[in-house]
Amino acid sequence: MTVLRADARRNLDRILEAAAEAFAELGPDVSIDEIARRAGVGHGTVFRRFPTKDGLRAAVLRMRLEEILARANELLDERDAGAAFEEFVWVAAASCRRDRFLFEGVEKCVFEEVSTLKEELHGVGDQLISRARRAGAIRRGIDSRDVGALVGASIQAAQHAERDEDWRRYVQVVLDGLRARARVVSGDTADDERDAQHIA
Amino acid sequence: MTVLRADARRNLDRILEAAAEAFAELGPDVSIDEIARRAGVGHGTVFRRFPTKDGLRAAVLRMRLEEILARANELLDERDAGAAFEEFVWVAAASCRRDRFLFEGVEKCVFEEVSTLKEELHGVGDQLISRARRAGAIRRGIDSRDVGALVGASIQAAQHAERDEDWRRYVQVVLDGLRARARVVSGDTADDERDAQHIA
DNA sequence: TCGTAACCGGACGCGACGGTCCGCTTTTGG
DNA sequence: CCAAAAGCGGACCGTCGCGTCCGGTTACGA
Repeated sequence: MTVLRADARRNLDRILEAAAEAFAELGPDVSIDEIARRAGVGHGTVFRRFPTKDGLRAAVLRMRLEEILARANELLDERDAGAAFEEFVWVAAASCRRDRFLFEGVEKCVFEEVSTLKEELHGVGDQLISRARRAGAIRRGIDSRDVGALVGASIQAAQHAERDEDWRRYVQVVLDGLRARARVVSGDTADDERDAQHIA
Repeated sequence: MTVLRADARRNLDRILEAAAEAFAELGPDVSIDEIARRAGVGHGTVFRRFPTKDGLRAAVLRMRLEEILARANELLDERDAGAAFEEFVWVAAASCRRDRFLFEGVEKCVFEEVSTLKEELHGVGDQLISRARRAGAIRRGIDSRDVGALVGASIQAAQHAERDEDWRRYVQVVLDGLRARARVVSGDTADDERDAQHIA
């Protein structure tokens, strides 16, 4: 008995699908009842598959993060380092846009699995950033965490915006800001030091 | 009986103080019980003063927004339009930083009074932006709402950052992005049109 | 000092939510 | 076709937060 019974498998799929949809639409705090309702199952069924709500979050996050990670890895082979970085940002931004909960969810979810994926993604992100910096395409003192935070923030900012396309302008503003030569700001020295470690 | 009884007055002050502190510390969703506990009163007392939680939010928001508004009005007299705008951004950012709930709270609170203040603030903000744009200090296609969203979101993003000073770098990135010459992006034309209305 | 009106705060009601449990149904394999 | 295993889902529990209410208390004016 290694494989799920047919009906169980079907329900599991429906739960994951409904969860992804509900999270994307209502944020990472949707009630399990809502998800169960959308999936057309009792909420007990959801809890049997995912003993805790965080587990369900993790399962959905895992799918999304792996998509982004795959794309990021492809971009490492791109010739133009600056263009690769920009594309990476747009991919991440589009994902955050599609799933409103992605950004908040990653912060909120404490599952080991998700943390690992997050680290992995940051690793690739930092490589893309290092390449772009060496190519002179972006400022110093910025790492993958910063970019993630800024992009996530832009998307969140556009969430309450009246027009649906505002997020593109916001991301563009951030991209332009990242491209700008860094001014001397308090704390910049420390940034550069931390930055150097990433390159090494 | 036009004036509050002495003990009532005292309790009201303590409630407002505790609420501001609790909101700033734990966000706009703190329980009334927590606020009452901090104020050293029963939570029934809080509800008598502010029949709904939103009312309490509004009272605290009002204080904060009026501070920012006053500062913004002063900045309208500043010679250097670009510097005035930057200072405005830093003032708003610092406020959002101090009171974590400020940004989220304004979005969440639906009180008439707060909406009015928000509109007023956007009005002054748009003036500052128009002046700065005419001075060539910032790009086109940006209004006060955009700036508010971007700055507020940056601060929120820096909230989970490991280092406490990251928010300054993030705001700086956004400022640099706003200064950059606008590229041709989809939707930019529409932005300019909307922008023109604000100038008029 | 004393009566009263204002005020206090804890007990209570209510609904939402996460999570558990168990009697009933469906699938599966022989 | 049948029995046992696997799975289902709704009833149920504890908790928490908002908002109400009323019996006791306190400040204020005469």
